Amino acid sequence: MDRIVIIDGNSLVNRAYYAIQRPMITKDGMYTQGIYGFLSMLQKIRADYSPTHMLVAYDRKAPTFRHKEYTDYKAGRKRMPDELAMELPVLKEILSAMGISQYETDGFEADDIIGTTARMAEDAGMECFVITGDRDALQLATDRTSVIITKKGISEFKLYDDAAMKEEYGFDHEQFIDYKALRGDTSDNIPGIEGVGEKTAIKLIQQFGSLEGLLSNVDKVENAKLRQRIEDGAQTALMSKRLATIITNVPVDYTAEDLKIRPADTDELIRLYSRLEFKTYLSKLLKEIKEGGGPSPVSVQADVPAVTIPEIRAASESDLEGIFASESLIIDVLSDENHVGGISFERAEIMAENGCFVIEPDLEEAFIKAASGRRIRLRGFGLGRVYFYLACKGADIRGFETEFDCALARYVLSPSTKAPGLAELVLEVFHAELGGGQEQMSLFAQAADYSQSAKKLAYIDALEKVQRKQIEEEDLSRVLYEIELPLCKVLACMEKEGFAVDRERLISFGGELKEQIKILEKQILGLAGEDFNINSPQQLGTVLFEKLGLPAGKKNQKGYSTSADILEKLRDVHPIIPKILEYRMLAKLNSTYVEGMLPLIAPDGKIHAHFQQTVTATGRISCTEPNLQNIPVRTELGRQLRKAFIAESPDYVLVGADYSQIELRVMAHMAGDKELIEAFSGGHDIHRETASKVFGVPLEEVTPQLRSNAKAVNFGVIYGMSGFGLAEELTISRKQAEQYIKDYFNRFRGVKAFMDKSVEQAKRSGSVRTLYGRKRAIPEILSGQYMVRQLGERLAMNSPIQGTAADIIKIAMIKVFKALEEAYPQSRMILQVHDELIIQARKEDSEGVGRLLKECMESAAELKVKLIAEENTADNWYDLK
DNA sequence: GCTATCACG
DNA sequence: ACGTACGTGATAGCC
Repeated sequence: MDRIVIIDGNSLVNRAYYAIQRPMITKDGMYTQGIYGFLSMLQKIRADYSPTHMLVAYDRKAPTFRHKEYTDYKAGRKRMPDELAMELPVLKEILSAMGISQYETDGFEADDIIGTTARMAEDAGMECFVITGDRDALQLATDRTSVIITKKGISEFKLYDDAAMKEEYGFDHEQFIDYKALRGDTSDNIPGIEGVGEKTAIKLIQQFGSLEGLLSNVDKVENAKLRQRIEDGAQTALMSKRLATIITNVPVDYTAEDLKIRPADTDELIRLYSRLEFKTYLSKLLKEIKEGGGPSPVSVQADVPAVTIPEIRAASESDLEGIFASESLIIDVLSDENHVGGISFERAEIMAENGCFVIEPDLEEAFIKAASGRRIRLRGFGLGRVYFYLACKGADIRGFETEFDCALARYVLSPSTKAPGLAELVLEVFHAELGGGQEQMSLFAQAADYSQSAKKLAYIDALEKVQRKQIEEEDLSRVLYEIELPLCKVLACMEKEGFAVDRERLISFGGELKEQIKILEKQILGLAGEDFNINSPQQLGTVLFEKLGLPAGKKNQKGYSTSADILEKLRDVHPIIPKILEYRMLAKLNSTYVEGMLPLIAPDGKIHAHFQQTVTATGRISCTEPNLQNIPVRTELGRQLRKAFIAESPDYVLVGADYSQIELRVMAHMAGDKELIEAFSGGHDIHRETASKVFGVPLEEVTPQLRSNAKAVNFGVIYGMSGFGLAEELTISRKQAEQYIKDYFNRFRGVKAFMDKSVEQAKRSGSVRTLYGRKRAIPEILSGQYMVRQLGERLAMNSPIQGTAADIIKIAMIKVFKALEEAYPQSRMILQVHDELIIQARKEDSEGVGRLLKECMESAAELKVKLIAEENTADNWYDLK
């Protein structure tokens, strides 16, 4: 049987737009989240119902007969935001290219078109599905038409047929109109009868069957007050009914059969998906075309070079010399990354001056030997993994440097979008399928077929050409060539080196925690008077705020918030609160830092965390499996964990240094603020200096309280603070907080000007930059939504500062790495924590290494304020303070 | 897979 | 009238 899906276009695109939280925007500033969400929903709908026919209906701006009957119809309804309105024409183009019919007409709403079409389809013998976010459409449900209402996000729907209507409301679809006429609808501004809400309306309909039935038997309503209201509101209710009734005989110019889905115009779809940067849809489409054996699509981008696939063969031992005699080569190593001691080698793929080769496992040893000790420049995608592999296998890679890395280039070009894999990047740049990946091939065929490897190498080569130009055009050369490319080997070596851990110490610490957790759990359950899971915020919320009746603070989607800042305010209200806070702390320490860490200790007794170079929007590096950048330090108990992080043997010590107030110093420099530069020049406590200047008291009279407030203000400035945020942080009134900010900016005029300039720059160019030119796009700043726009302003203020500090420590790392290699080859950098570097040094090197570290960090940048790094030596991380 | 919470700079 | 500090990653609970 033919099946038709009829969609309320406006309703669904609205849902889609709001369901996708983060703004989606293309490089040229086109908003796309509405279209993207709509297509996701459409995809699911098509998969679920396999329609043969389809129609998308839209509202028009022109007033309908409903407005003529009732001028306030839909008054007060929020207008579609501009960003979404500009997406609609493009969505229509896509649907049209998909062969899906669309209709809109003056004087009627999408609902009326839908109702009309649904009846036409029923008459034509089709099975009918109506998709919308608007419950009004429920009146269209029949035994042949189901109404599907969007529920949450972009993938949850609920289907209503006759039975489901009965179950939820206790009456059928026709009575739904009467129900709405009684209770009204605030979103459409339909009045209904005053004082009649959902519950009463349902009861009345169930009792009297219809609005007319109710009006003619109104004397049977027992509640006198209600009866009076019904009598008074009879006319309004009848009008409401007319407004709420969907028209099913709109004059349309098509038949149900005309709505058959037509073959898609794939070339047009490719063009549209590319323009919108919809990579997954593009990839899926290309795959479908290929599988369907259809004609291969026309090339959609003329300005990318043609990619020719080179000859390739298995390398023999005699090829290796020629390969590594090259000045530069493209390389990838395919391996399973297990632990440092044992990486399984699958094969290496190389484009060298003497040709393209695949290195098979039997040549692995010869390959490493040939590579070791060379002076050579590497090009590739994700070379960090290649360095890591070679370093783990003991190759001497001191003479290796990174000539180009497509993954890093992509990151620098677009740091706030998710890092693509090679295939995704090829799709993004060339609109071509790299293939390979999951395709199943017999082992034999795979071993003999190197065409995939050749294709990969060719595309890496071609990508480099395109990206070099893009980097040049975007003025990102300095960040890529002087910072990210040299850094990638440094990070790989840090990962290979690892951080030694005292496993026994960690285990015994965990034992103590578990003991204490058990005691606390008993006490908490006792105080609560019932058994529940303390780890479940939901259950905890119920116990605290319902059972014990404590005053609830903020709410979240699921009910009450039980976060630490809320509980902290209740600390003295009930003895259970401090116990819960302590329980939470211990549970966190044990589960994340003890139980979570233990399985990550490698056979060499060290933790080899991964340093991610293409994750953060600001230019910082991130750290995973485990995250060594968030090991506790603020509470004494948590800090104890650091005693388990040690030098690998008594021959070694840890040497660490951290920048003092690097972000504030960077801000002073970038803003060129005289007062702030002066405040730093004395070399005294900056928060104290700030307090003195902002609160107008002499330095000696700054109390700890004033200093602490000034500290919060200093942080606030860096974050692009709001009065609310500062008030929350300091638990003071918003008015007070706003006064602080005013006082601050009054004193530090240069900072104020800098912040204004950053916001201005973001608005004008759509992006901001660090001192070294690292760029971050801020599409949020143009949003029509106030909240999002505010976020954009804060990002514009914060990113240049956080990003410049990130640039500086990266430069320092490159210097430290080189200097250690030359002067103290047995001492190696093992960790970076944003403003802090840790080296494991030979004991006899420790003094020299300390001086070297401090010197490299302080000389990494010449700013208008001096950079200060404070250096320490100890044999565990705890004592490195 | 999403949400809440909490660890760090 | 709205509802906020910037950047990350890991775990547990819940669907």
